[in-house]
Amino acid sequence: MTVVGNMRESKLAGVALWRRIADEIRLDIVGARLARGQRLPTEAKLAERFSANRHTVRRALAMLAQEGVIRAEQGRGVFVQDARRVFYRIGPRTRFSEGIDGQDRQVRGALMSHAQEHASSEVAKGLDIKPGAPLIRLETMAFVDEAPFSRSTHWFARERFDGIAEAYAARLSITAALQGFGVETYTRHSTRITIRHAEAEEIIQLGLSPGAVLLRAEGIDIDAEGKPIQFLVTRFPGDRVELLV
Amino acid sequence: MTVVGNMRESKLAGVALWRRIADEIRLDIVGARLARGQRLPTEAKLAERFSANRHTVRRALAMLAQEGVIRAEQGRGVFVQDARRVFYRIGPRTRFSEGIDGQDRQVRGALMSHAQEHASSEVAKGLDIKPGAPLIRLETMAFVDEAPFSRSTHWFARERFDGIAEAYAARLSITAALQGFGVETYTRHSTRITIRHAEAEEIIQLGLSPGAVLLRAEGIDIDAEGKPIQFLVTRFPGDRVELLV
DNA sequence: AGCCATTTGTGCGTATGTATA
DNA sequence: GTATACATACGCACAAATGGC
Repeated sequence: MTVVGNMRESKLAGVALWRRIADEIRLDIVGARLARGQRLPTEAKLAERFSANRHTVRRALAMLAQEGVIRAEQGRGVFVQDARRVFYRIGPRTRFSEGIDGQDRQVRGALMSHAQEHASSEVAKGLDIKPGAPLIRLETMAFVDEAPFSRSTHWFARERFDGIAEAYAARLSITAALQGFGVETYTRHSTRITIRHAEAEEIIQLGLSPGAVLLRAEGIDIDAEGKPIQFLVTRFPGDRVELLV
Repeated sequence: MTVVGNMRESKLAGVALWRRIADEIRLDIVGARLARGQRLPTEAKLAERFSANRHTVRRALAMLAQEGVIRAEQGRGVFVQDARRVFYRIGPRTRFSEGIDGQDRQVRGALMSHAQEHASSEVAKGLDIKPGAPLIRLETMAFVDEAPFSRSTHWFARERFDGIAEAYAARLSITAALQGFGVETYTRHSTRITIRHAEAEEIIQLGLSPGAVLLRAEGIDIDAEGKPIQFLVTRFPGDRVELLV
């Protein structure tokens, strides 16, 4: 475990000490892949390690307990509750449910809303259509082990995929929905990965705490002929996911 | 531009309002790729947009000015100083300098330190060698337009690449250094991408502010025969980089 | 049972940081 | 710049639960 220098030096950072301690402990737990049930150092030891007051450490632990990462038992100690990151595979053949497979996890999709709209210049460029062309936008969520795992926005050209919202709602799978439109297979053409902070709505939907960091993946899927099918943006909670390229 | 709901609701988040405002403005600038020299809304307008006091907005702007993202001119306004994200390409053929090319950027590498050590179980697994086998570890940095852009740690099996630290120091290129060992070409076997918070040392080396978020890419390079050559971990400042897969 | 050390949970006082008006 | 309210962080003390002797 790496000890952060003098955490008190950075009071002017705008990030509370208890929050930075929580982030670091979470990293130790999730990053080191500690087993469920394993015991953490005592509050006193953690306080010493971070050169902080025990109250401050307790504030950090309270947050992690709230997140379900740890569980405290009076007189016994603090124990790891859920440690694993979810792996998500990105490659030429990127499918949501397949990306999670082999991890003994339960995956579920949900359609939050859908709308008809017109292509912005960015989406138009990605889908290789004219700006302003009619689109269908799907807002979806995925749950892993019943916990919110990702929020995605999908854009499809309406000319070719009119009715895809209903198809997705019925099957809760993009792959299955696309097969209804004659797309037997598709491949991931490109993916752009960035980081940003969660906005208010995302904090609520993904069950995060304010200031949480998201991993954002923006991708374009193409069919067998190389024609763009889908432009999508997926946001993952930064501390729950590991992308495998 | 997206407005965060009621930012005042999250006082218990452990992240100061001025910090969240700074993060959001930075995102608008960097993410929306505003042009250098473009003017930001007045402090009064920003205060209204974030439902915050002008003092609080000024605090946020002070941080961004400190980072070099914006520049305030008395009586004229606040202007974008440096806006673009650096794109970094990850694929079968991942080379550092090539990853940045075509972006009109100046790239420079540096060797911070090197050491001999023995393989941890994780590195051993990645390099397909025995745990405890002798290794050479390189700690490098890369600068883009003279600003710190990434911190990497490279591991090579000492048996095959003894002297690679000196070779790297002479050429400041992993690709060139490897050619001295008869490796004409190599490919990226796998990459794992995660997020974490910067530690004290990384904050100093990369010129970040406390609480900054890093994008961490862990990769394995293999030679033409499929034998692992290099195990490496690269940390990028989250708000300066965009990974293209 | 009792006793004790360990560990988490709770309360209070104080100083400083954050945000508003 | 000043005044006010709340959040953060610290320090000390003590209560409550656990487990070993």
